[in-house]
Amino acid sequence: MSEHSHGDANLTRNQALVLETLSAADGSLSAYTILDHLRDKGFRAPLQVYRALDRLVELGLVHRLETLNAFVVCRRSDCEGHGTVAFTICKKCDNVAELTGEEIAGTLNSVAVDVGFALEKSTVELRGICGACRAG
Amino acid sequence: MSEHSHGDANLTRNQALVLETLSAADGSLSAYTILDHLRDKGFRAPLQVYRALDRLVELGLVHRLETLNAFVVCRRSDCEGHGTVAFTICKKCDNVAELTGEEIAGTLNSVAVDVGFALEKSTVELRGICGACRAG
DNA sequence: GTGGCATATGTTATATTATTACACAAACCA
DNA sequence: TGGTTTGTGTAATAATATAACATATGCCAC
Repeated sequence: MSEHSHGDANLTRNQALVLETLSAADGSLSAYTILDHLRDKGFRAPLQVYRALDRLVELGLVHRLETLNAFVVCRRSDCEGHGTVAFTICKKCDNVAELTGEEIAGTLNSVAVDVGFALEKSTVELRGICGACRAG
Repeated sequence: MSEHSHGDANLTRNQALVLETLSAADGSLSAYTILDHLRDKGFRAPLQVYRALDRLVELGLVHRLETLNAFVVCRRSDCEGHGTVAFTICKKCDNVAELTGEEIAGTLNSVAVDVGFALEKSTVELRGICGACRAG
């Protein structure tokens, strides 16, 4: 059985290591940062990280942040299989949060339909200051 | 006076050359592709392109596509000063279109407010198949 | 089991994208 | 004139990502 809520039971060793590294991290990590974290576990080449990340992203356990060229673990309980996701990325503390409402997905879909575009994948990343940083 | 609708009168030579290259292009171009196009105009180093692009993006004449690490010229008439922009990017023909409605910006703003996030910049890029490719 | 296949891995090399650092030149203006 | 800002040119390097190839491992049909 898995010790995580994410069902990483079927993950390979490399995939599990990368997922653990991302889970332990505060915010997002670049592939090369992950590589550095895993050198003492035997990782030697970027490809080991990228291959694991590819699979984890495919499974929905990890998301790629295009504006940062970095990766975050999915913090949602039902992370497998959810479709459109938006992220907030704090400029001050680097915190990354997932926005889950249907509003964004709905709006994007409706706008896409309006222009005759067959939408397959949305990338939505919002830069700004998070609530905690604004308050603190 | 400018020969373009974009008011590139105040652009430097390098900026104008980069903008012309992007304007002449079908879809988006990477910085290094632009560099190759401009070698016979004297361009020798990536930095010449990146510096021009930085300024053009700042002016709103060019947009950066995060999912492609590439750049497109802004096709809107009022391209200077418009805020949130969303793009559709066709997987088949690589066509890039700007979505201009207020709906997306409105939704993103309202969702950000809901979670206490001070939104500064939105990145919205939609991958799929454009109308022309679906029809053809 | 054995052979074949799909999947995962390890490793080297390389491609692609972006920035740092430093020297020089032109425009502007006090 | 001198100083400042802005742009430029160039070389070097950093950061991100993939290609190519060899080997291993698990699975399943036979």
